[in-house]
Amino acid sequence: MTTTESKPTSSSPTLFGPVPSQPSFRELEAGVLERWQQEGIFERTQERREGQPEFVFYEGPPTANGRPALHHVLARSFKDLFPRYKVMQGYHVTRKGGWDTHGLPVEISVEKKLGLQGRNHGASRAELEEFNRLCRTSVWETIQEWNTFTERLGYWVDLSDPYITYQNRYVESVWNLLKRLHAQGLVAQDYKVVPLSPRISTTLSKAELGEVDSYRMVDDPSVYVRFPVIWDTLPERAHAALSALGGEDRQGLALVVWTTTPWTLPSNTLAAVNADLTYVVARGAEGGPIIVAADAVERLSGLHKGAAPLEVLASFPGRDLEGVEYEPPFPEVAVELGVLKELHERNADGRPVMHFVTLADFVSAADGSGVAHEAPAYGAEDLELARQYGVPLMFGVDDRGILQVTGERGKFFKDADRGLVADLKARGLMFHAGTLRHRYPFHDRTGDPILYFAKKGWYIRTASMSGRMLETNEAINWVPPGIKHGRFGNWLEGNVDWAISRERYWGTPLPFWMSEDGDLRVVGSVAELSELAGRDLSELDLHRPYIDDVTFELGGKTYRRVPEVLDVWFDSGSMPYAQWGLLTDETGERALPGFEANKTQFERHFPADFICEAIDQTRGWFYSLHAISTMLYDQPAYKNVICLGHIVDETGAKMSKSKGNVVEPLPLFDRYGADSVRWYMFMASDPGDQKRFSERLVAEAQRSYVNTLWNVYSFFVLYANLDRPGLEDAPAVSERPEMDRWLLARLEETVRDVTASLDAYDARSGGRALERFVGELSNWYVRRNRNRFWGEGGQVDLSAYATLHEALLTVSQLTAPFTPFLAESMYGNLTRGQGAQSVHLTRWPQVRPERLDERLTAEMAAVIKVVDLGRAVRGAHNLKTRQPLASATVRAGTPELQGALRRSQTQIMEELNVKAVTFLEGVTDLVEYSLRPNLPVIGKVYGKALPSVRAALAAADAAAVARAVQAGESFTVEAGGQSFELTPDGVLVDAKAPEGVAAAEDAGFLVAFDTALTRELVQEGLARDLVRGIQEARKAAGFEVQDRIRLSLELSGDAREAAEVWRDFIAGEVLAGELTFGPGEGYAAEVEGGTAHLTRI
RNA sequence: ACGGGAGUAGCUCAGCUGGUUAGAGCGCACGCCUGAUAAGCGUGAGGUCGGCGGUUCAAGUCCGCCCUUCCGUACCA
Repeated sequence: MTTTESKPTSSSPTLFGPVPSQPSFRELEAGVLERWQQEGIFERTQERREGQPEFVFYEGPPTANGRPALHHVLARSFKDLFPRYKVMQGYHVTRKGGWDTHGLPVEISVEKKLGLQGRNHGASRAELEEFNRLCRTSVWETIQEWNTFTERLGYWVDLSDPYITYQNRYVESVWNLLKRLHAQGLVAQDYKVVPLSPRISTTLSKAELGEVDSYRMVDDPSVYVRFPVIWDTLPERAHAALSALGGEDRQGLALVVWTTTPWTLPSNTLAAVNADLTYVVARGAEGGPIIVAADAVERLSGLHKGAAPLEVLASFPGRDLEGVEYEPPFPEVAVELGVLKELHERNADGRPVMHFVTLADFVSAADGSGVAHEAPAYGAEDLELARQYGVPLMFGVDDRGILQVTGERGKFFKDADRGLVADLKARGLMFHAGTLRHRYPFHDRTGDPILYFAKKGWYIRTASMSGRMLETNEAINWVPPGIKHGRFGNWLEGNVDWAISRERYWGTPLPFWMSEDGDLRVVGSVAELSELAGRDLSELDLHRPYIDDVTFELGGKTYRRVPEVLDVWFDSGSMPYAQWGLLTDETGERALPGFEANKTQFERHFPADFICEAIDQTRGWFYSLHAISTMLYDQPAYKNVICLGHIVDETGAKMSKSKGNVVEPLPLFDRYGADSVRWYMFMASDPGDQKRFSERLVAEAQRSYVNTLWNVYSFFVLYANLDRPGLEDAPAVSERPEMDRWLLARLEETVRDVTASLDAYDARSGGRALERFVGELSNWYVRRNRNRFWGEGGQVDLSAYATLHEALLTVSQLTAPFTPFLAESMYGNLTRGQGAQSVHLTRWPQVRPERLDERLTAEMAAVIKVVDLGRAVRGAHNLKTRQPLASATVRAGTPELQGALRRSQTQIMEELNVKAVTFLEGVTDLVEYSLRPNLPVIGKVYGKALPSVRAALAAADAAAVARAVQAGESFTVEAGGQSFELTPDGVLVDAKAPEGVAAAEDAGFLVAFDTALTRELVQEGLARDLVRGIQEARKAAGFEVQDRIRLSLELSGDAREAAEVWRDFIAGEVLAGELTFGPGEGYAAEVEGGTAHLTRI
């Protein structure tokens, strides 16, 4: 393939580079890539638009050490489309690449290499140094693959100067953001419940915890424990609810809580009920009355076999119980652990510190008693609740799973259950003790049960920003729109504080330095740190372990860095700022000295006009970008976002290495071309929907669009190079035939539609408009006008050539953002090097309203309709198109379109191969009519009377109504004594051709054929059969289309006769310079009625 | 389990605010066309619109419940 590279010269024998009918897209794309590279086209698209308005695009950084996969093709196709489009629209687009380089995936891959899985490898400084060194290099192991992939797809992004999250400049900028957040009071240290593998006390990531595999069915205790209510301090509301109880009942009254983890009972700090559930006081055979959910009464009654059912004494909503204090099951623990000075200690405002009833939505009566025991140190929901009520944590079990309190102290948590239950029984606090079979997670490697444990960590107070984030979200255009208030909006609404710290090694170190007494100093730049440390740190690697060496004295206290590193999502969410190395003062208003230019760059590129990633980023990058920008700039970080669905395999299963159904992108590009793969990505489904991928669909994308366009292009070049049309001398558009003006009107509509779609970030609609146009171009314009390109006898149809040339050239521009290689190749050749250096440097076509012609396009649509209908009739009645028929009768739905059909009579005759067309006015006996109500019109008018109208229509004289409708007159129908006057638009007239009549009607159009064959018609049909046979033989013989031949026809019977009658016609059609009858020489082929012999002359 | 998508022909997908006989492409069968030709076009078969119930003159479309599947969050007394 050399079409694009070869520069036509004045001495070139052809005007256009030759275009093979079946190109190798792999070679074509390789050629285009090479030219882009050599001529620096991508760079030129940036230079050329310097000083133009900026269209701001953000590259969401892939994790560098992963491998490029099919979903990256999807995202990168879209990420490429809109910037290309905007550049053609005249915008400047900075397309800075970026890499996400920190975090667990990198650590895990290095751990695997070192065989360190699950071990605490940060133990020594030397180990950590080596580990992080390996992380830093391992990040780039697949970089070459990424670069190849990115280039091959045609994704234009500047990979020469990407932002890299581990670089000092980036890290420092992230520090600066954290300092600003801290200045706003948004950074805090708090507890977070994490899954631990006890004994080794290692926090497990979600990946390590596995999905389902690590859950096992186990038998655990299921115990119902009494928490005696303290009557003296009963809040007013509860007092009122319980007022019905007598003195004796008040004595023994207790909440009954349910738990499957008795080992958490010593750490109990709260009980929880659901405000909206009904609770009751109930009395059983033994012990005092109990408080449980009404819906749990039956279940609890069933626990004690043989005992009388519980008797309900009072009932009230759960919210009445808020604040009720109780005796904890292990009262001495709180004081022993030093959490309370004394049991039932109170805050300054008189409220108890702990051990009271709270309200929580998550409590249900579906299991247990409807009263939940809360040990916030060992459960995420519990912790959240404790936070809400400002209650401190109690750690009865340490992070190695060892019980620290009670008579069971020293035991492993799961082993302590039995003793604790026995203790409670002995003290009369056990309402019931049983077992429950349920799922519980285990750590695969150690085999230990997982311990959920509250560890201290660093937070950003995003929960308090939830409202504001929802407001700034309003300004974002989400594609698909449902995400805005659905997935993303819900996420923002239920937003909790952002846990930004990780007890890991390879990450942005938190810039938090603390003194022994807990004073926090957040450092916002290397310069600041240098000053504090009293030495120049500008050359220091900001990662661990080096950064941990930096300490400083302040006010007589020594400050050391906290050990944690930063959540990688904060890294990537910082890219609008950190990609430019933004450093500012705490307010964000002034750049730090020396960083003014960085701030200018940032301001020019904030917020983004467009970002695009897959849907899982709603909780990832979409969120981190949004949260940080809302907190720091009180506005969204992006204005438009396309949220892509995932790609699954043909059967709907997720693609994964273990299933072996992963599709490699590069071989796909080689087989079908990157353009076809891109086209598939844009067109396969709504971008937000999931795509079931199959290679067949890429092949189909190629056939239906890329190949069709290529065929037309190839057709044009083939004949243009024979005819050498002087395109610049073509007649003005208004002087051209209707057919040409029609095509240009459709082209203009296509420009309009594609532009509108892309402006709305709707790639698919734009693609559809293009596909439709290319289809019409190929299947109507070119097919109808083929002979205008044959330039017989030196006559060149400049109008046809100029029209087709312009259509192809404009399509090359419209398709450029979608299929950049094909577009480039076509454009370069069609302009013969006289146009712009690249199609991607051209200006996007403007709509020329004067060329739009709705009347013309509607009329042509009518002609196409009639031809399609006619062909359908021929098909249905086995009347092959090659056989001429005497006449066709046609009718259009409206008088205007009827006029259009008259004007296009010749076209219709040719397409339908008939000798005459007659035009039918009004209703005809050729078809049978039936009537249907036009429901959208009359439904609203008649409503419940509709069934009667239906009946009336069914009973009416269909032909008579049809006549009225045709004439545009109202008519009356009757049924059951009622009569209805209907307007013509109130009824739909259907027509059906009777058996044996070759006719069809659809949407008001009708086509019927006179099927009687005369001897002449049969002869002509035979002649055309012969022509076709000979044409096929020409091709089989390997002749070129313009070759002239010597032809001998050895025929018998009717065929011989027909050939003699149509001799000149046949000779002309097959370019036979000599035509003889009888035996001959050269290539022989079977044709209708005999044999043809062909020789090239 | 909860939240959000999705479920329409063998496959991939359209079907707007409820309204005409539910459509397209691929695949299949049959046929056509051919100076684009290892292309192109037409016709046909193929559908309980995931299921059940409801609202309505009218439901693929609205409501409720259920099932399947994907994504996310969680694993909770």
